[in-house]
Amino acid sequence: MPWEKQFDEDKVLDKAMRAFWQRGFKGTSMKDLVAETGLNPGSIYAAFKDKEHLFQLCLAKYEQQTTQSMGKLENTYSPRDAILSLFDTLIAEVDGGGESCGCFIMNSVLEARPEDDEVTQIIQRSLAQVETLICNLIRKGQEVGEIPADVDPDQTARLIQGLLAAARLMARAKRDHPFIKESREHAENFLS
Amino acid sequence: MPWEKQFDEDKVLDKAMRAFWQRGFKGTSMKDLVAETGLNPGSIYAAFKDKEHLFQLCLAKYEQQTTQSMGKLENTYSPRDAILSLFDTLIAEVDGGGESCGCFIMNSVLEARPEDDEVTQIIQRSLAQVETLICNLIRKGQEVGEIPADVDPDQTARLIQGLLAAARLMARAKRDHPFIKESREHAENFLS
DNA sequence: TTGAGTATTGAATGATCGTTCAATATAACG
DNA sequence: CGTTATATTGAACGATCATTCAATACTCAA
Repeated sequence: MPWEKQFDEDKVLDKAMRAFWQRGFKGTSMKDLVAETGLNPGSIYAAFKDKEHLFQLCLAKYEQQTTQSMGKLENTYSPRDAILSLFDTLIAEVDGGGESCGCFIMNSVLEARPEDDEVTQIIQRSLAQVETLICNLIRKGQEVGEIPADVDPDQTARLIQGLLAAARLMARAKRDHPFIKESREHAENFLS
Repeated sequence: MPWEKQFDEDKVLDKAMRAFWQRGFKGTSMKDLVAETGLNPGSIYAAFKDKEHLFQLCLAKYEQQTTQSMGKLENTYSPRDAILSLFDTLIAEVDGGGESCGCFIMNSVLEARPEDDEVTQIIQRSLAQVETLICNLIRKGQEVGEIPADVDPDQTARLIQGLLAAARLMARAKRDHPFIKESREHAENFLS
């Protein structure tokens, strides 16, 4: 019988994801992917069809990863703190000196052409999913009495999502932009 | 004596700007620029040095254009309405069905590599400039009594700028995303 | 009218892009 | 051990990339 794959498909996907995340689809060449995954071109094409499809897989993986890690927050923090921790993570990133490459999904928004249906769908699905997760956290916070009952969960979820997106964008433009830390304070205000 | 240029350098710059604005630096090939400006490769290189430099000129032109048009708002609207009109323009864009390509500067944030000093500088300068313009509008609004005196002009200016950036990002992801219109309402709240 | 000087032209350049494929290596089965 | 089936290899492909440059077109001063 055949020969088993020599590489861990998931680890390779992870390395490719990081590359696309940092430099985007067009900014990441097949040569880059070959260098960073350690695979040969042929192996990549055998395993992932082509660059476009590999990119979509990475985007989907990121979506899944994000959903998972937000689910974990729900178990380690109170609802309100879980939301604020999203900002804290970003703040810690920029304070740590490491380059923040923002949100892979949001980065892809600007690069994706409108006619690119597959990517557009993943993006819209991810946005909706994160919005829902935040919304549920707000609702839970309201049940616990941690968040005022008069805040509109849906609208506020979108506002938090928007603030976070903006903060990550600013972080990329200027690591120490005041808005990054201010965005957390704003979020705090919206939830009290 | 020599032969005068056959093309209007400023119009060509404008067409190139539109191309880079829509599709980004990497997404716009020299072939595209040749097609859309009507110039030949050689003429482009003679006039603008190379693609990178042309891009920087476009970015600078956009910065200047933005500053100018925001200056005009100051004369046609009250300070508070001038700020809100920034959101109205975006809302009108997406309602009109036309594709909104966001803010050229913000789009470039994600594509620019950190070591690209020239582009990074233009971006940071533009961000600071717009922030200042909004800040001044807020201060004027406070003098007129249109905006409460207890809002922090600097911090609120950054918040408005962030909201607008997020709204434009969302517009690109989903033309009818609720956040686009909500961002205007939020801005209204922050200014009352 | 002519010569000097510059703008324009667009084919050609080498580099890099994404992708393919014939050759080779490996592992399980008979 | 030999056969079979699949994985891996990496050189090579055509397309496209940004860029160049010799040839040509043009204007103006002389």
